[in-house]
Amino acid sequence: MSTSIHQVAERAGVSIATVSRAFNTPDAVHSDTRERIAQVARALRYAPNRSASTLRSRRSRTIGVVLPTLLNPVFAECFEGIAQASCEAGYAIVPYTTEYDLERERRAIAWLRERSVEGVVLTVANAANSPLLAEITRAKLPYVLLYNRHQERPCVSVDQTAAVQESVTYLHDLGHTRIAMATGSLDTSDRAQQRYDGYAQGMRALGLTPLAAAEQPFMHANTDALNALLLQAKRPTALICSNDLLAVRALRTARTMEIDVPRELSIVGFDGIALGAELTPSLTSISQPNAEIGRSGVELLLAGRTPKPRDSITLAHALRLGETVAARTSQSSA
Amino acid sequence: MSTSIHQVAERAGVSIATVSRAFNTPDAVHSDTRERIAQVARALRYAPNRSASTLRSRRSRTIGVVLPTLLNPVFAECFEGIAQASCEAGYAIVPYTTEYDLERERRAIAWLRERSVEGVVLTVANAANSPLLAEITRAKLPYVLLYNRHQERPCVSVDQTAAVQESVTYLHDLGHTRIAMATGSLDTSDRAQQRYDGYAQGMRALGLTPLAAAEQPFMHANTDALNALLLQAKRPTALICSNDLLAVRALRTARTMEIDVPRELSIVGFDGIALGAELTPSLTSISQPNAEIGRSGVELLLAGRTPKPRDSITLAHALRLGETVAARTSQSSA
DNA sequence: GCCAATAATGTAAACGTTTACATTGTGAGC
DNA sequence: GCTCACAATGTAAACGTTTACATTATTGGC
Repeated sequence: MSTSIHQVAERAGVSIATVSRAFNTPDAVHSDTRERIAQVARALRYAPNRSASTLRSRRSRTIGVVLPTLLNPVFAECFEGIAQASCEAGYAIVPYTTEYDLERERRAIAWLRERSVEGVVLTVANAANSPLLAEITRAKLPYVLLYNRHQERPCVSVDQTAAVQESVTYLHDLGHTRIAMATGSLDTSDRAQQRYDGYAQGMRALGLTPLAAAEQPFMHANTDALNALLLQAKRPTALICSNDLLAVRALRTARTMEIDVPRELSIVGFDGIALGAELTPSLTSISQPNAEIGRSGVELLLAGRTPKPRDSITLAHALRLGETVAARTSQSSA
Repeated sequence: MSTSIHQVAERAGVSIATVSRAFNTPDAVHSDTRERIAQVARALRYAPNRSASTLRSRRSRTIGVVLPTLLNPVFAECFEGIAQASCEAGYAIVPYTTEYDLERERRAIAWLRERSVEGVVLTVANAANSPLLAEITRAKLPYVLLYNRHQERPCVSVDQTAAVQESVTYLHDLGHTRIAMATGSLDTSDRAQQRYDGYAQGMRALGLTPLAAAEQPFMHANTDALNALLLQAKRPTALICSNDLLAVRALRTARTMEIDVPRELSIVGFDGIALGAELTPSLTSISQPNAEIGRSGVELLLAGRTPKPRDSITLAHALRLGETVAARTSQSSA
């Protein structure tokens, strides 16, 4: 049986209250006593029982983490940041992945409440109509949104709209004018929507007409829309993808259609997953500081008072240059 | 304040014991009563307090999950399997990543003990000398190793040695004789070692002399050893990599050296990460059922009695054919 | 119609902490 | 030397469950 505070107290010749204080409010106990307790605790390999502590103090020192999936490296990278930050703060994590499934998202709240998390960092498909977010708000549980960007919510994200807009300008500077965008499902994902907005604004700012997004409904989607886009006579010479996984798929689609990247088609991804830089050709991508997003989210959540919309943090994005983008050449024009 | 069992009991006109039973041993309470309690509980949005339950029953319904990193998709895929299986069993997870750092591995045990996990599923660098594994054994904590393969430990894995051996044969059948292997750090990782053994055995079985492994010490390693290997006059025509991330890097190295894959060099990875199939060229890889490994590990752990070495499970691997392997041609010979 | 077995519920004592409050000892200020 | 403040510690009551044990119907066998 594992050792309890009583045995430490006895061996150290003090009451259990003093042992408890030695751990939680060290200044409240005499340094000699503290030292003695520390020694006994070490000798007995005493680890305070978290459940008892939580039960009595009503502080679980646990936060919920709800992400769509860990299979997308963006979220894996983010998760590592979250885990590291919360570990440093002595907080444990209750992870939950929704797999973009509304039913699972709905079930998350019970899972989290039951484990009495003190707060939640989460990414939802759409902040405007997320059942989970509604429940969290209703339960008055402190939370921070990651990646989602919403005026009336505390968020940690990059300015996705501006980021995509910049990349449009970048491509335009390289001579591209027929620039298209591939996204996930627009009405499911607010992020995809905001990224597309950046594209549209960027195009208009340059006096160009934005094209409709080539939407690919699901994660392992067919690439019909993209195929159609690239089959046109006057096909685009540059393609911005709303995430890196889509960009990888676009790379493959182009190869299948015998379109050379980047000579005939430039591709820009979004997310800046580490693996992108290792690919051949290496992916040009609007990179987000994923681990930092997770870390900041946790820090904001644990900062003290409940995070408010005005506490939202916008982190810096950067265009990570790779080998999938080239200046427009004569070949680019079909 | 969240609602407690007392309020449910009062509203349902029963004692708290009955409410408790209604949740934990439904058969022990009358169906009418059970129904009434269920209704009240729903109305009051009652969720039993896990800490109190754990404290009293000494069952935390929580398992520890220790993996090297989630940045390698192998482990992310595995983690999803773990999460799903434990969620279904009503178990929460305490995740911990070691980042291949011994100090972090050492700290894991305290982290887990403090949260009173009932068991652990884990992957260690080397099962033969892992401080964490030693501590877990010492604490008599039930555990299951994932990916690690060890006679005297309960493990869930594929037969890596056989898998690599088969891939050697496969390449040989395609005409390759100069087959090399790239690995991570051999004396750090027992998995890399076992995979290399499979290579060596495979070569000898074919009457060929195994080459020394091109070792790449760390995750973001330099590719010096690989470069040297490929710079030789009679360079290999096929390369087996001990994991997919290495294979991706090898792909890049080859491109840098203007060696065409697969015409001049065939590449086989190990792990079967989902992304590999999306790459261009798509990665030929010895694929493991990663989610299944995680899932089986959890199921074994929660099966009842403490898992024993003889409970170890070997899952099926498969050579996932991709575009990085071709039959040996005249060009293959330098 | 009585007894024993069984089903359904209640009572109350844990589980291992934290923490308000009480107690003691010590030195400073007068 | 008497108070007062303060530091250090102790006492004991929670926190919200589970569960051994006790109690009270209910049923069936005789």
